[in-house]
Amino acid sequence: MIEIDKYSRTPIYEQIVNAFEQLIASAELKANDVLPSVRMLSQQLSINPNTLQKAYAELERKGLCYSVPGSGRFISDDAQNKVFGKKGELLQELKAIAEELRLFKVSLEEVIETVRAVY
Amino acid sequence: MIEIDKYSRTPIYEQIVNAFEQLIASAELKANDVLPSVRMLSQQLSINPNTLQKAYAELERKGLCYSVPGSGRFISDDAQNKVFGKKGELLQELKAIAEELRLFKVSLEEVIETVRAVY
Amino acid sequence: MIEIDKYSRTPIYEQIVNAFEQLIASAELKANDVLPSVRMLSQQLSINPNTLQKAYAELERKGLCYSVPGSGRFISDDAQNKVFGKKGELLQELKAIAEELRLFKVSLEEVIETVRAVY
Amino acid sequence: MIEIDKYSRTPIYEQIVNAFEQLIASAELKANDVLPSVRMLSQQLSINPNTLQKAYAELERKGLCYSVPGSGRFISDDAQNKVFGKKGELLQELKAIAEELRLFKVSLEEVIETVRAVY
DNA sequence: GTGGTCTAGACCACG
DNA sequence: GTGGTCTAGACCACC
Repeated sequence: MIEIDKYSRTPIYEQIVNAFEQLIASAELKANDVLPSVRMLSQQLSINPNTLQKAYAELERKGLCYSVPGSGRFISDDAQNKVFGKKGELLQELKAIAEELRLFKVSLEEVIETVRAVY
Repeated sequence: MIEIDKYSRTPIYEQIVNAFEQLIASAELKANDVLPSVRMLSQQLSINPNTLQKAYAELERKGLCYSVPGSGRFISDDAQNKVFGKKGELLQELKAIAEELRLFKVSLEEVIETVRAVY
Repeated sequence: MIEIDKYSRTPIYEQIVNAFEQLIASAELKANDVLPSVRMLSQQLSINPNTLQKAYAELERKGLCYSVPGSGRFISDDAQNKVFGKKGELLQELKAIAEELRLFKVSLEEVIETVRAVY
Repeated sequence: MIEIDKYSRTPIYEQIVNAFEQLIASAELKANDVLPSVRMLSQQLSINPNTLQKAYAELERKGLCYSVPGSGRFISDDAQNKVFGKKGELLQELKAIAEELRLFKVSLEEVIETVRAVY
């Protein structure tokens, strides 16, 4: 369900946040779905529970989930709306990369072709 | 000539490496051109000489320049060839972003339009 | 475990790199063994943490170890294979010295005797 | 006659000193032979005259040559004797290399064979 | 003037 | 606790 690269430069907790945002975006996680418990998921991913805790706290801060003490943690009603705010950031990154590619004199055609290949 | 964002997440020394790679790619720096001295450029960018030293060491490691102690630092003969190896990495990044955008259900048209705007 | 000569012409960080390469070569350090932390070892050798950091970065660059930020630094799986590539370099140096000795009209017997004394 | 590697880690002036020591050792330069003038040789090697000056000063300091103002610079009578003092240093280096090779588990036979190939 | 190395000490993010 | 980065300032050898 979620894959972690321990050796990546992007922090583990951020990888987790990204993963959940994608799951929400692709509607694999819907409003009021329950998230895996910290203990279970941290064990399953063999990461430090503190790290997962931090990821969940971040998701909460972003309003993508809420916790019900003694019961669990659930996806917010408006999670999917909020997560699409990330679209802008991604497009921003896309522009940055495209800008660099232009400086490296890569043709527009080649760039578009590369993008099209993914879709 | 070079602009540094002190608060960026990417380390200063890496920003500098990228900047020089671009200057080489765009042929603003050619083989055997002399690079600005450590002291001068570090002062001009108001960063620590050590930080710049680290950036220059990295460029050297990549074979993009060579240093002649007591004399200066110069662009390698084959710097431009080497730097174009970076094109592949950038296209790789592009694919990763495009992949994410697809997961966020951004239409292919919108992505291409964004790219085209940069060129 | 490691000995540093502060006054040697070869930089401290390079002495450290060499020391670790030998420890790997002699299998005193094996794959996935943890390296001493920057703080601890720098204190023990009474050198600056930055200097040790530089040595460790070099080992990493050579693919002899990898770091997991917040966790530690570990010997690579294929470290021992890589380090044996150094054998060739050493034999190269040996030839250079022998060549010089020949120019100085040192007899082959004396050279061989000197070598044999070390083994 | 003399070859310089501008990019070597050993300083240029030291390369020159070494070169002359070898020429003396191999008797290509004998007592009272004249050395090339600073201006001529520095031009021929396309190095800075100051650098050559420093090399000559070093040779003089070692008693391998003497200068006669207005006339030139000449090899000392006992230059060849003195230069053979370097034999000890070279044997020292040889031992250091052999020691390292032993740590890298290179067999004595292979080491001796490598040495023999040079002679 | 140049590059190379080192020390001392600080701050940050991560686990 | 860990590694990563940065600053400030020093010293050296070399050209």
